[in-house]
Amino acid sequence: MHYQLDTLEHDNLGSTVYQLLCNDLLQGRLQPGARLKIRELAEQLGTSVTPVRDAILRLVQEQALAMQSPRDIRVPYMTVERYLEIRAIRIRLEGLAAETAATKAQPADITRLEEIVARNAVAMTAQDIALGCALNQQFHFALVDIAGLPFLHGILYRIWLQMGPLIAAVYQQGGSAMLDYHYPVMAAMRQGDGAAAALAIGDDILSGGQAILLHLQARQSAG
Amino acid sequence: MHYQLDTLEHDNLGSTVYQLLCNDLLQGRLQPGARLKIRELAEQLGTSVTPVRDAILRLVQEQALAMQSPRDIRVPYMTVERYLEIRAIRIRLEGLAAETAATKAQPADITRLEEIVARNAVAMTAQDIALGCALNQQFHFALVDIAGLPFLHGILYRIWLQMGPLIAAVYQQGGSAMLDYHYPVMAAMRQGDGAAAALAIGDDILSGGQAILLHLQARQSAG
DNA sequence: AATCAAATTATGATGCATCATATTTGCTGC
DNA sequence: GCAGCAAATATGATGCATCATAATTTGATT
Repeated sequence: MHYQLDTLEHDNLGSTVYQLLCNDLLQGRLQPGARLKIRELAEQLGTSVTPVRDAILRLVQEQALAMQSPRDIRVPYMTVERYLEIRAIRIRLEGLAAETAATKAQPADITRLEEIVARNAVAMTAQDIALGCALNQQFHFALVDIAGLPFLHGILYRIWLQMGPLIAAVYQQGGSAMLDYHYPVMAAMRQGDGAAAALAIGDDILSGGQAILLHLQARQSAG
Repeated sequence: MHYQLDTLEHDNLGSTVYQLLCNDLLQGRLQPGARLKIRELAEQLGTSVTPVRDAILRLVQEQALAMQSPRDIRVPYMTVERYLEIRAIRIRLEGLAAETAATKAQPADITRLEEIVARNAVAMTAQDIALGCALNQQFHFALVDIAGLPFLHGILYRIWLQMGPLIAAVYQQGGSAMLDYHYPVMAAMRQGDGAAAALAIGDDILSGGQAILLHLQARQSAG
């Protein structure tokens, strides 16, 4: 894994490292069980340990990373119980986002969503799983942005941070029913039907995530 | 404000300082607009700046504190827009908690809730606003715990962290309709009626929080 | 060759020195 | 007396030395 800090510019180094690690989690470059070492990362990034420690502590706090023992920082494994809880929360929160977005969407917003869906369809036929995952995520967060709920965006971002390693791990094994459930959402959005949009995004989370749940249950019963 | 670290024991100093600052926010000892200085806090606590910096960065990240300029860390003011967004999120999430809690509550759980409500009634008649706020918070989080949703607990804790300074500021001016709306929640809990519990907690958040919204609107129009 | 203990190494925690810069203070000259 | 610039101060950011301890290696003993 290679990094380069020069291009990105943020308020402070710690935030930059934080963003880098977030992207690694969301895009599956950090797999569940992977261990992170502060000094090692600092050397790779060409900084001191301080900003790296800042970033890692922030991720540990929001449980995107876990300190198994005081000296052992790892990407945590998802449990079935945790996934079910996260799923219930997502249905409520992303339902709120979809409902609000449907009632506030401008034509330009609809167009933007359609573009994401269209590009996702292309990625699926091209078997580009990584791009498909990224566009799936873009779709969900576009709804939050159209709804104009920045605080909700932050909450959901932290939730997705925990699902990132899992989703990447599952979908690299094949599943691709990620896109189908977005079409009913689009239909509801075009009609400005908030209740229908909320139901559709709930169905996406439940049905589209079925593969994830099966994967977790298989792993947990196997050990 | 005086602190003492000796009694509490955590995994590391940064977490201890974090918890102290959280309590200060939740109990209104840190008012909106208050400025925090790393060195000053470190001296008060008898530690170096490192753990204090850790704690403050964590709070800044979750927006319980805000860095207005690179050298200026303050307790942020709530805006009306932000409060309305948080309120909508709370109705969804605390509704989920109440619904789940109502279907899972054991007799001992009901008793525990009744005790909190009873002590809150005593605090109200005694005009003890601080205790009333604390018990109000305990009631809401007891629902989450009874529901057995630890991940949701973390999300809601961070949300309450942002409301803490505001609630304390409003209720110190008098309002005390904080408790009335808990009785319908209790009624639904006793009947194991999840849907009714969710509606009742939503009503508590909307109606019980009316004073907060009025306070914010008055401040925002005044400047 | 196996085992256990001592030494070494690895690693996060903590403290602190220094830097860069924003703010405040104070002096100089008009 | 006031405008404006300079020095001093304050403060978060960064780097790094050191500490405590857990993991690993090594080596002596049986």
